[in-house]
Amino acid sequence: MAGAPPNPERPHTGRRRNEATHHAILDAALRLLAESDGEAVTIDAIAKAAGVGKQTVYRWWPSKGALLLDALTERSAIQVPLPDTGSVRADLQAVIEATFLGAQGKSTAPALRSLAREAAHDPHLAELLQTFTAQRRNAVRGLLIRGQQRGELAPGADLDLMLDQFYGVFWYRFLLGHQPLDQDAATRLTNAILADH
Amino acid sequence: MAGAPPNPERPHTGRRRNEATHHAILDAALRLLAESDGEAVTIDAIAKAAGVGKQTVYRWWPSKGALLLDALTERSAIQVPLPDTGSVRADLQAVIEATFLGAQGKSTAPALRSLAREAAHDPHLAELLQTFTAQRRNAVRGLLIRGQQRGELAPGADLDLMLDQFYGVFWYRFLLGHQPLDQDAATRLTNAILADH
Amino acid sequence: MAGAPPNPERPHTGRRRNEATHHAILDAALRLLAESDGEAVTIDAIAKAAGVGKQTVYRWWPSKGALLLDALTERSAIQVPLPDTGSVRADLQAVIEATFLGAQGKSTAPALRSLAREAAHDPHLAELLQTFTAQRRNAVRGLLIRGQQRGELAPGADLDLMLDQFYGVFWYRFLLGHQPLDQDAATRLTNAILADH
Amino acid sequence: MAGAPPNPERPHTGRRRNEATHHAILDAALRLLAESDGEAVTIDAIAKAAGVGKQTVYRWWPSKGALLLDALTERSAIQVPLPDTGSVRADLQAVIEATFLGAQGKSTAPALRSLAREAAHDPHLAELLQTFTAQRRNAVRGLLIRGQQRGELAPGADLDLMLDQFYGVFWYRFLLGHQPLDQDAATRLTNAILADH
DNA sequence: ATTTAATCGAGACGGTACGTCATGTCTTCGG
DNA sequence: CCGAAGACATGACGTACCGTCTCGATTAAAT
Repeated sequence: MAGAPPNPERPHTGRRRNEATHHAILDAALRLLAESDGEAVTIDAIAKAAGVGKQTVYRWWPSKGALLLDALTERSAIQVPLPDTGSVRADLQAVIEATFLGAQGKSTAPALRSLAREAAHDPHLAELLQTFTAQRRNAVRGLLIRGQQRGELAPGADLDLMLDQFYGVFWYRFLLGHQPLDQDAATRLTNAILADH
Repeated sequence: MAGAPPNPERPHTGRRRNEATHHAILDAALRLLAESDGEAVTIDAIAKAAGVGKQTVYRWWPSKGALLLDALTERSAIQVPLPDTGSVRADLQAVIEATFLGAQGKSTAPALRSLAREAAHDPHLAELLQTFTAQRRNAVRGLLIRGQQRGELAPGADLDLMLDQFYGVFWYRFLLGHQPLDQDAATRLTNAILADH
Repeated sequence: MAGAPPNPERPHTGRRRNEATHHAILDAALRLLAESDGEAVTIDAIAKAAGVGKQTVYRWWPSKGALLLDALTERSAIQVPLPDTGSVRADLQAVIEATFLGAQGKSTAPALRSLAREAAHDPHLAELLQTFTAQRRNAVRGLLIRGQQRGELAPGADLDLMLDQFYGVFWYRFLLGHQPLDQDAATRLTNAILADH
Repeated sequence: MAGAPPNPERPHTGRRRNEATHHAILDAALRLLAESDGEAVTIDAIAKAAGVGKQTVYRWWPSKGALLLDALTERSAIQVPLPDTGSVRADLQAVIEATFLGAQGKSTAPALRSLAREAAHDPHLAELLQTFTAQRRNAVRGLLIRGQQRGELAPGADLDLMLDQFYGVFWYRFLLGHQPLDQDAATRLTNAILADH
C-alpha cells in the first residue's frame, strides 16, 4: 500500500527502504492515535515520536489519512472471520459479534475512533476507508446472498438495508458510546435484522 | 441559546446585544456552511462575510461548533413533526420520512454534513449535537412507548435498539451517500424496525 | 484642559460633571503609570481601576496622552521654582538641581518615564508634552537672557545649545538611568554649560 | 547577530537558512521603517513585503525590536569613523559631525526615529539598543581618554558627562527636531563640551 | 573501487487559521 | 445630561500545522 519505487523501469539503484523506519512510523502513528482519543494527531508529532523526518512520512504515504488507515489495518489486528455454517442467522450473528467485540480492543477502539474522526475532514481518507470497509461489506452481503439462495431469506429481502442496519447501528453506537456493543447487543441486532425470516 | 446576561441579579447595564449582528453571523455561517460542502469553514470567513469583528463571534459562541449548531437549528428549518395518530407504524413512518426528506433540503444537507464533520474534531460541538439530538430521540422514544402501552409493541421490545436502527441507518446513509434516503427507504426501514410486530 | 461643557451658550442642563470621578480617573492613571514602569497603560485598565466607564474617560480627554499628561501635571507635584538671584550660575544651578531631584520622586519618576514612552507612539501626546515643556524651557531661557543682559554671558552665547545641553542630558540620563541625576551631577552640568563664562 | 545554529556540537543538520530570505526580511523591514515615519511597523507587513511567512521572521528574531535593530545596523550604513588625529578637539568634532550627518540620511533618519519609538515600548529592544550604542559610546570615551593622557583634558574631567552632553543633545534634537543637527551645530557642541580645555 | 542514485534525520520555508488583546466608537439604562 | 457597563469593527499579536523544499550523511546497486 505504501510507496512503490518511483521509477519502475530501471531495476533499482540507491539505498533501499528502511523497514525498521517503516514500522517505527506505523507504531508511532497507532500509539498516538490511541493515546489522543479524539484530539487531532499531527504528522509532526508522529514523525517526532518515530524519530523520523517528516519527509520520510510523506515519501511513503500520500496523506495523513493513508498513514493512519495503514497503521490501523497493518498493525492492529481487526480480525473478523467470515463463517459459513449453513445458517444465515448463525453466520450473521458471528460476524456482528466479532465486529462488535473486535472494535472494543484496548488500543483498537480509540485508534478506530480517531480514524473515523480524521476521515470526516480528509476526503482522501474517507475514500480509503470506504474502499476498505466495502470489502467487508461485500463479504457480509455474500453471506446474506447464500442464505437467500438457501431460502432462509425472502427473495425480495432488502439486503442493502440489512447491511446498513448492521453497520449503521455499529458506527452509531461505536462513535457515540451511548449504548453497549456487547454480545447481547449483537444477538438483539441479529434478531432485529432477521426479524421476519 | 447563545449568551445569557452574565449576572442575572443586576438588571443589565451596558449596550445590548445587536440582534441584527447576531442574525448576520448566523446567516453568514449557514451560507458558508452550505456553500463549502465538506471544506472547513473558518471563523475569519464567517466574521468577514457577516461584516463583523471576530471578537464579536467569540463573545457569543464558545466555539466554532456551537455557532454552527446554532446556525443550523435556529435559522435552518429542520421541522420534523411528532405525530400521534394512534398507530405506531404510522407515527414512526411519518417521523422517519420527515427526517429523511428534511435532511435533503437544498441548503440543509451540506450544512448538516459540514456540521457532522466539524463535530468529529470538536468535542464541545459533539456534546452539543448529542444534547440536541437527544431531545428528538426522546420524543421518538415517547412515540414508541405509547405504542407499547397500546399493545402494538411487545412489552420486552428493545426500544433503544429500534431508535439506533433509525438514527444509525439515517446518519450512515446521510454521511456516506451510498444509498438513497427517500420515501421508499423510509417505508422499508419502518417495516424492518417493526418487523415482528 | 480637560473638557468644556459641549454647549457653551445654554447655562447648563442635566447632570453636572462629577469631580470625584474626575479625580478618581487622574489618580488611577497616575497610579497605573507609576506601577507599570515601562509597560503600556491601557485606557481600559485606567477606567477599570477608577471604577469608571471607558466613555467617561474619552468624554473628558481627547487622547490617552492628554489624560496621562494631565495626571502628571495636576496630581503629581513637579514644582520647579524659577529663582532670580541675580547670578546666572546660581539660578541655573537651582533650576537644574530642582529638575533633577523633582524627577526622582518615588511615584513621579516611573510615571514620567511611562509618559515619555507613551509620547513616542502618540503624536498627540508628543505635541502636548512639547507644549508643556516649552513653557519651562522658555522660562529657563528668560533666566539665561537676564544673565546675558547682566553681562554674565557673552552676547553671542548659543542659548539654545545651552538649553539643549540641560534638557538633553536630563532626559538622556533620566530615560537610560546609566548615570545619576543627583546634586553633584547638577553642579557639574551647570559648570559644563557655563564653562567659559 | 540573528540566530546561530542551536546546537554547536553537531555539524548542522537540516536545511540551511536561506540568506536571500534573510536579506529580503531586513530590506523590507528597513524600507517599511523608513516609509512609515513614526507609524508603527507590523511584523505582518514586513513578512508580507518580504514575501515571507510570519513564522520565518519569528524563527530568526526574538522580537520585532531585534529585527528592526538588525535591519538598521546591518543594512543601513551608519558608518561613523573613529579618527585619531592626535587632537581631542579634532577627533571629537569629527565624530560628532559624522554622527549628526549620518543620522540625517534619507532613509536612515526615519528608520532610526521609528526604532527609537519602538524601543520606548519594547524593553527587549531598549536593551539591545543600549548594548549597541554602548560600543560606540565606549569608543568615543577611548578617544577622550587618549586626549586626557596627552594632557589635553584635565585629569579630573568628567568624561561621562561629556559623553552625555554629546549623546543627550544628539538624541534630544534628533527626536524633537526643533534645532538643526548640521555642521555648525556640531562645531558649537564640540566647543561647548571642550569649553574649558 | 568508483560512480550513481535513493534513502535518512533534520529543519527551513510560504501559507492559513487560530484565539487573544487593545483601540476608540457606539448604545443602553439608571440616576 | 452624566455616568457605568459593555457591545462593536478593526487589526496586530504570537502559535500551530500543513505540505514542500533543501541540506549533508548514509547506503547499496551498477559500473
